[in-house]
Amino acid sequence: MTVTSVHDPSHREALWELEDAFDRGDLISIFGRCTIVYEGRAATDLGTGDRLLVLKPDGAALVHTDEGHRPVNWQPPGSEHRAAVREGRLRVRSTRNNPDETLTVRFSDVHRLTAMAVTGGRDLTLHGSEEDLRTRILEQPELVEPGFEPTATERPSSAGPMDVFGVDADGNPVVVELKRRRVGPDAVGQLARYVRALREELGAEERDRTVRGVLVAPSITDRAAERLSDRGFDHVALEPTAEE
Amino acid sequence: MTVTSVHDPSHREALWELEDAFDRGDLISIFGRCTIVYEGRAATDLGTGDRLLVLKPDGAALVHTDEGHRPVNWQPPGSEHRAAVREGRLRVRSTRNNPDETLTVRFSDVHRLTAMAVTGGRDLTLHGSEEDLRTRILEQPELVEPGFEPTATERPSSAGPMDVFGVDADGNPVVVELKRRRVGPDAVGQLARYVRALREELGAEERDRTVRGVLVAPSITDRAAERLSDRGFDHVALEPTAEE
DNA sequence: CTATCGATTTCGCAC
DNA sequence: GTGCGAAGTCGATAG
Repeated sequence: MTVTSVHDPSHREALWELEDAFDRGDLISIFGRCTIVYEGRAATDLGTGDRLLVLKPDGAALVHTDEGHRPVNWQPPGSEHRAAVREGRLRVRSTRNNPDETLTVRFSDVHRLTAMAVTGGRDLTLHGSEEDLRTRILEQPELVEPGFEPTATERPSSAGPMDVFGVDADGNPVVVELKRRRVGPDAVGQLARYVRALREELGAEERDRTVRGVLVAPSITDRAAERLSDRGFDHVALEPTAEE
Repeated sequence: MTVTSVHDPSHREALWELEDAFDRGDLISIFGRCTIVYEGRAATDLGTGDRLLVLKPDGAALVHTDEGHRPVNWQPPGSEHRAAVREGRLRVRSTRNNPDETLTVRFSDVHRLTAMAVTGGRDLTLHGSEEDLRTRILEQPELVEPGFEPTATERPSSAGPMDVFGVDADGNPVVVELKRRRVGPDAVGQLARYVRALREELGAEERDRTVRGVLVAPSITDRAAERLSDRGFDHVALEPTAEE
């Protein structure tokens, strides 16, 4: 069978199972009572409690409590898991370099250890991303405004690549910044950087007011709208995918 | 015992165990072969594969493969889990409103279902955050520069609250933006917004060049340094916690 | 509720 | 490796 599981093992039994599972490259879950110490980019301490520890063969480690989407402690992929029994207790330690980080889980009780061989089945297809929004605009440029013609995507500039670049009906250059969801002031700043870079690039013959900025997003906060208006930019309300 | 676990249950047995675990408010882990459909802010499809499904009593749902720190699919806390057997197969569905989102996991095989009652033990203490950096500066303002005197934290402005506000040795107002790690151009934009808001606020008598901007961060990218210098702002290299 | 911003953000891609 | 920006970001706090 591809799944092994032990109930209330001794700390030594748990260690053996764990090392076997490491060797097999299994996905591992451990229910147990433990304390946790993390030291790296930041540092945390977590006292005794019942938790779920997940160990992945790619080096990822996750500690979950009964609450929350995100693990209370973790270690990213690329870390190295090691297990040992110290003072009669199972200790699992996951370390990585650059930055140097260590996650240490000390068990007082191991309730259930389960391991399963898992490969493949990771090919997720996602719809509704910013890239979908870009595709939609390239296929129907008039959604931005009548007469708009995209000429490039990811056009380079000194401020970084612009999402979409093109010309309007009057031949003015247009910088388009895309956001898949409602935006705040930061997105306006981003657009402004690109517009400014392009204005400097185009130089004297095509002066400031010819380069336009357009923010394409489903909606926009008041403060962002204000900053957008200050800069003389436009907002076009558009979602990544058409409503059905 | 606080942990229940079943091995290779029938789909109906799995359903019973799952419903019992829901009733008890357990933290649940299911190893099994399944397909996954998500529909909400975006939409995803994931074909058949072996995965770990974690269901929490607060409504969070996580689907993990053998790779990565983040779940391949998930549902945030506050969702509602429901289980059923459809066409002889266990189906777990987690839904929430605002936004409307649904995660559906259809099992072809349930290898191992484990559930544990978990409460408490969630009081994490963390060190090395931006707040620690602020505390450090308030205790030793000379780390920013000789003669600097902080007068407020989270000082409100039309652009939002400033991390630290104060005056320099010459009596000039200083806006300080804190970052716990290396920063890019976005942080300069954030600082610039605060400085601009303060300049407008102070009005005519204390004109532009009197309001200073200081970015406190361990380090800074070249592009960010350039933008900082364009604006006439300063960078102070400082970490959230003192080196030991 | 919405808006804003931090985060051990993670993740992916380009240079 | 670093830099940059997206993400179904999440999460916490203030209004």
